[in-house]
Amino acid sequence: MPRMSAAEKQKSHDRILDAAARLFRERGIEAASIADVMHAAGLTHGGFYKHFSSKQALVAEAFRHAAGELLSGAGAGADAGGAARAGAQARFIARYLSPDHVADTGQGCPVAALGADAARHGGAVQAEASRAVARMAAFLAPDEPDGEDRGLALMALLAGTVTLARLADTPELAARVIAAGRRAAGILGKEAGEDPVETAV
Amino acid sequence: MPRMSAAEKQKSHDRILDAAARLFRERGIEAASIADVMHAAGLTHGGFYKHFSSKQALVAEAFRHAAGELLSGAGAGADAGGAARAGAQARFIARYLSPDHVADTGQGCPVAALGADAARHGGAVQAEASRAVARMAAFLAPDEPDGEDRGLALMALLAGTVTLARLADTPELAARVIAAGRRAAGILGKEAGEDPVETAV
DNA sequence: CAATTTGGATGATTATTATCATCCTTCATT
DNA sequence: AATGAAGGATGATAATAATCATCCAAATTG
Repeated sequence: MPRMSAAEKQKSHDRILDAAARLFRERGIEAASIADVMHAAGLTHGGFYKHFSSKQALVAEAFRHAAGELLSGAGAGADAGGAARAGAQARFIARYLSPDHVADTGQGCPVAALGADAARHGGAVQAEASRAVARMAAFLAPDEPDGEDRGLALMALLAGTVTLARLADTPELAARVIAAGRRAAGILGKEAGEDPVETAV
Repeated sequence: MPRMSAAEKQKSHDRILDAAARLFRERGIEAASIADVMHAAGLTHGGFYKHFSSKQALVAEAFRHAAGELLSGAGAGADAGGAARAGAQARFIARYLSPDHVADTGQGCPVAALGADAARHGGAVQAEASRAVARMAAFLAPDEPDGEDRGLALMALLAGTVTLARLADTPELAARVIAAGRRAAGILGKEAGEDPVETAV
């Protein structure tokens, strides 16, 4: 229909990105088509290439978008040190290892939802995924000598726990997976000097 | 061409299953077509439905097949108790968290390669994945009161670590992820009374 | 206000897909 | 040897995919 202002175009762009980030996480990269994404954004498929050069480019941007939202959402106090930082980390972990996060794949962590897929896609998609992991691990890292590695292990535990919980056949198994993941995160945190999950409650 | 004996048909069936288990892990479920699988098994696409009722059925069986191979491969001493069991667990963990496993997606753990996909597919695929997780967690569980939950958390850490390592953009990051995962597995094991990774070396 | 630009829609194209119908060939059985 | 059963090949079908060419209408620019 219309030619829209630059601000309107940006709005369309953001709607496409939001829809893509949600659909890719919900259905997987291959199972969500460009037409699906555009329809979810309230547009038709043909205009897509006015916004993105290819589906791969969209996937990469959508991954970055999702990771950014996840980190900014829980990032209050992240830059601080000491107790404020530990509190932000604990809150992040508590929310990550929650039934809500397990149920809401479409709005959840893209690493848990698309990590294995991104590893196969290579190129820009894998690059964005790798960057997201590095940023999340840095956020989770305690103020310690080998804090970065501790953050990586924590990140692996979080993503793995949510993936297994989503896999679970029964709500009981899913709940047990989450509880076990929380306890393990507490142990890993305690070894680092404090217990992120317990102190969050 | 031929009409083959029952044993020959079983051979074809197994070849299809092997090829499927490998291709699905390597490329993902959607990206590996039935024609690809049959071609990799040395057959043409048309005969597929003489062996499996649908692609979903093949995926489910292939997942079970892959999980079975993984567990039987490292299962020597799994049924025993005490030191023999702990040794089998430690060897499993050491092999799981190795660069070889990270590199060889096609022969590796199906939970790490296809877990997120299986959660989305639902039905028989998810059921097989869930059963695989339960079996692997039971194998990893220490002889303790809350050993089962410990096994689940360990399984989550293992799968998450391999996924992140495969995601990693650079070999350096991948190596750091594996090292961090190994250390974390050691910590979780120590809390359970022993250190599975260290005692494996 | 006229001209140009450009988001977005419509529709085509080419490729690939899962699934199935049909046929051929050979093994097992009589 | 003749017959029937069935594994596998060939080819068709129908749906869906990503990508692109073309067109339309409005908004910005002059």
